[in-house]
Amino acid sequence: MQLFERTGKKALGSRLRLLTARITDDASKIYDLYNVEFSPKWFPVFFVLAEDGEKTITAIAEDIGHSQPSVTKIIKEMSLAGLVSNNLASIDKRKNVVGLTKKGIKLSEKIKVQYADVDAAIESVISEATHNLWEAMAEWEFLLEQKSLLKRVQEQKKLRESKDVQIVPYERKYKSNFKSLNEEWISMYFEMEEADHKALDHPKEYILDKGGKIFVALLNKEPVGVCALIKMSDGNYDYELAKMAVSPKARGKNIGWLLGKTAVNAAKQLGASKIYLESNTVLKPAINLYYKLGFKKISGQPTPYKRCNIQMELTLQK
Amino acid sequence: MQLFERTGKKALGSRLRLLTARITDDASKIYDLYNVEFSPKWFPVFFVLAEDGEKTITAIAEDIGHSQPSVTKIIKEMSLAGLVSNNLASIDKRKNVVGLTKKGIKLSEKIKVQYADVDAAIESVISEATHNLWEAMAEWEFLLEQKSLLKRVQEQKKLRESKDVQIVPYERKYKSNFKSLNEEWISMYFEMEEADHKALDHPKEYILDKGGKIFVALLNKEPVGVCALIKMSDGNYDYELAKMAVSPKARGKNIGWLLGKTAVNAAKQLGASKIYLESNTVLKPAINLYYKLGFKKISGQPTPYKRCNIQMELTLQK
DNA sequence: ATTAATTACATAACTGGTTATGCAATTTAC
DNA sequence: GTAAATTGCATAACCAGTTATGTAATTAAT
Repeated sequence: MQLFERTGKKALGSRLRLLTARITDDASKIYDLYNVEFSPKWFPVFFVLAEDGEKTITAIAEDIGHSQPSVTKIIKEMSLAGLVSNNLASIDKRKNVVGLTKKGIKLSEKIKVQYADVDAAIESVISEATHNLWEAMAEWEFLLEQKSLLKRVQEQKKLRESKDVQIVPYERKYKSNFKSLNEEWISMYFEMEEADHKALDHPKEYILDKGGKIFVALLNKEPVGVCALIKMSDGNYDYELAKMAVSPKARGKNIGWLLGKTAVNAAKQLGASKIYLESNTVLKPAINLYYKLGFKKISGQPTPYKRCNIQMELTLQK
Repeated sequence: MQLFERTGKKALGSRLRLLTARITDDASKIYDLYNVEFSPKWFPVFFVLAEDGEKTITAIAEDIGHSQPSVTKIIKEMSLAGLVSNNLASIDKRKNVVGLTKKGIKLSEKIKVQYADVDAAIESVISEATHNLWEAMAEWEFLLEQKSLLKRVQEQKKLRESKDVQIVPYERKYKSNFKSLNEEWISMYFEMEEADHKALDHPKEYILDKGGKIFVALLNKEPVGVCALIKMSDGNYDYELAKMAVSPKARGKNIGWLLGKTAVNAAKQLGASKIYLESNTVLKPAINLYYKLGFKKISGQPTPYKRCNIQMELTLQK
């Protein structure tokens, strides 16, 4: 198919569908060739019944990876064709135990020769090809089990978008963003406190002039995240990581991590050996991020914030 | 999927279907992830319109390998979504020329980023696998184009069945088979002649006793084909290949070829240097078989048969 | 010992494709 | 220049699967 050379691999689904149709079309003609009254879609059901004996509808569905209604339909058809018998004796009356009839068993013997021919024919194609389709499919099943295509695309998206994010030092023009981005999440989960107003209304006086730092994350030049490193006078800690905020519309682009990493690196640069932070366990993604940055839970530090119910620290390697 | 380890490659179709379903399921979730109102099945149509501009329904169907009604449906849906416009100006009023709307063109730009992510994700799976699914599919498309799976299975069947065929020398118990198998085809295409009756009613006297041979093809012990080597007194030829017959129910198993080859080998063994035969061009598969055995067309020999309109000979290498 | 939850299945309605068919527009044949 | 054949498309009916839903049978919970 010419088309797929032009589309590239994003058309994988379409290409698979076409190849599948082509092969199942031939499958039904192959049954005709051997004068067997058999529909290709019966194959998986027929196979497990011939191999394993009696089974319930749901058990068959699980074995062959179909939905239960699909098996119900197939069994109905095969029953009409006299290949299986339905509603066999069972203690549990909800269960519909199915098994091959004598005719079915006879067919399963007869059909073996046909299947050997089909196997050989498929083997012939595989041997003529340099890339093994059968093995490739087995690998794809395994790899997609590990991590679905959706998840892989999500990761690609995140990776690409995080490249569009720029972390820059605070400037006066970001003052209103610094406040509004923080106010957004604080008032969503808690309420603004005295200490918040001080820092957010006067970042220069309360953070920068005291030796702290503020970083701003830009997505296409637009500020979408902020984070501050506040100088601490406590003998134990050098800086507090605080006022971390990322706009909801820019979530999922790794921006929190980029801000955090930048702040930690800056602290290291400034000769710090220990960073402190406080947060609340309601903010699960934030806590998660702090763990990823290397922070460990501690307790016992005094705090001016009512909303603080978890404290963490990070020890920096020189 | 555990199942496919048990079934072997004959379940190729089922396995393909399952993998296809898995991938197209994810495809629609991927469009959601990028907030694009788009159905995966639109993709091939959208792609060719974006790349090539305006096209008729049938042209699109050919390009993407779908049926025409499928494209008609897709176009209807996309038109409702405002992505394509329908019934554009055309001199030929039967044609429905379709093109992207402004909205469609805008989407085709926007969607490029998404497709790049998808390509990268698929590439990541391919690079983790040792067998390349994409290339394998391309090869299968090519190889099945050359020779369909059905044809390959047919060949396997023929090969296997020809192994079940046994060619044995004539015995008295095959007398009635020798007659009936020949009578069957002769009276189907022509009518029985004087010379037929002589040879078929008295094979011993008219063929064997004069130094000729008769061979019988057995399929599961049952006689399904015959063929005679009749001693000729003509100075030019040693034997005539005649009375070749294969039962219609045993066609396609190479039996004619096996009988012919056996007869030719026997003649060689008996020291013959030239074999003669007569036939009729209506019997195309037979003529074809004689060519395959090495016979060449000649003319001018006298014949007792009305139905004879072609004569052939085979020169044997000592 | 009831009541609530769960399980096993059948049925209905939908989906993304197919083939079959009919009709109007166009082309070909004479 | 008309009749016959062909082309292009829409529509209908089907196919092999799916999800959603309802119901009877069984199991778990109090």
